[in-house]
Amino acid sequence: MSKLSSELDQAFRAAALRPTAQRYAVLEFLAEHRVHATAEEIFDAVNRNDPRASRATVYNNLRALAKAGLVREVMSEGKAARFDANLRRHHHFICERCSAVEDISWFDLPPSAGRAALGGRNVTNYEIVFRGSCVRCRDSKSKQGAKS
Amino acid sequence: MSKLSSELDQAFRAAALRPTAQRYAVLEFLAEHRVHATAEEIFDAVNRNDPRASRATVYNNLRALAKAGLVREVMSEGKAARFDANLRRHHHFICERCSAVEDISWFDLPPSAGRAALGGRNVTNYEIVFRGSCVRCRDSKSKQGAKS
DNA sequence: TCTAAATATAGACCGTGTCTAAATTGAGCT
DNA sequence: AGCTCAATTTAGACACGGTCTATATTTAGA
Ligand SMILES: [Mn+2]
Ligand SMILES: [Mn+2]
Ligand SMILES: [Zn+2]
Ligand SMILES: [Zn+2]
Repeated sequence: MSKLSSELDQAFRAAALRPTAQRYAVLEFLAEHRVHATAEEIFDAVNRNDPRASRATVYNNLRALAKAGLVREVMSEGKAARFDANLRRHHHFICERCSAVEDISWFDLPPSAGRAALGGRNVTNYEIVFRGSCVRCRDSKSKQGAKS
Repeated sequence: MSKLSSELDQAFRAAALRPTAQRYAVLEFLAEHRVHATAEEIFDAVNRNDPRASRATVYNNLRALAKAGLVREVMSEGKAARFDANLRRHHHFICERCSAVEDISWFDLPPSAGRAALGGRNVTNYEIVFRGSCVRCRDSKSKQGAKS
């Protein structure tokens, strides 16, 4: 029993979610590939190995996992939602050339920042979204962004 | 000739976009209603008065205006894209109860912030997305968020 | 006024995501 | 192991946001 698999099992138990093979495969993919995958990418990946999962099941599980807090839906540029199994608080970087979404480890805003600008709003959370060129794209001249 | 209309005309001329009635109506709506409207909301608003514009035209113009830099597509929660005619650099606040998207006037991150966390990435821009309750929702007890 | 390029339009089409209804599976019980 | 029932899976229909195509109209400019 691998470390990951026992961690996932425990997460399922804590969330009162049955550890089905399909659900396991979805969460495992997100845990192992921290690239903020879309539902379609997860669907493809899961169906490359066994067990297979239908499109509906991938969506169902992403919703269930999100509700249970084991996965987050992250804001993204395109129309397709992206999912994140990194539960630690963090910022994001979006590469404008290859569209990669990368994690930026957390740091707080200085406590005074934006105090006036925020007016009477009750802020419970925030995130910084950085944009620019990722390391691979920065080093390549191509117009298309570095390839995978 | 109103101040707004001459400003818009000038913007069109500078962007080498023909000032058609439909295009004018789309940009005018965004300039006057700074609520980060969706394409559908703009379509509805424009078709309440003259001139009318087809759905395709609204989308075409939003793309053209975005390419010309007269409008920005802003990240949003739902599946529908939201557009912003506020060209000044600013942050955003998203109300988690009523889904309103509000502008937060710009302030810089302290220059040292996140230096290490950003690694070798070439950051050309950033934005802070705050979440919580807007002023209207903060004051109301309702589960649904304050009404429009 | 004449012409060429830009724009507008209706409707087909596509990708992303949700829903429905029926089949399967899993957990608790005996 | 069998029984039972709720959770889950599944295929396919459906809904929505958005794009594309083909054609008609408008605009800028000569
Ligand atoms: Mn992330
Ligand atoms: Mn804005
Ligand atoms: Zn990149
Ligand atoms: Zn609100």
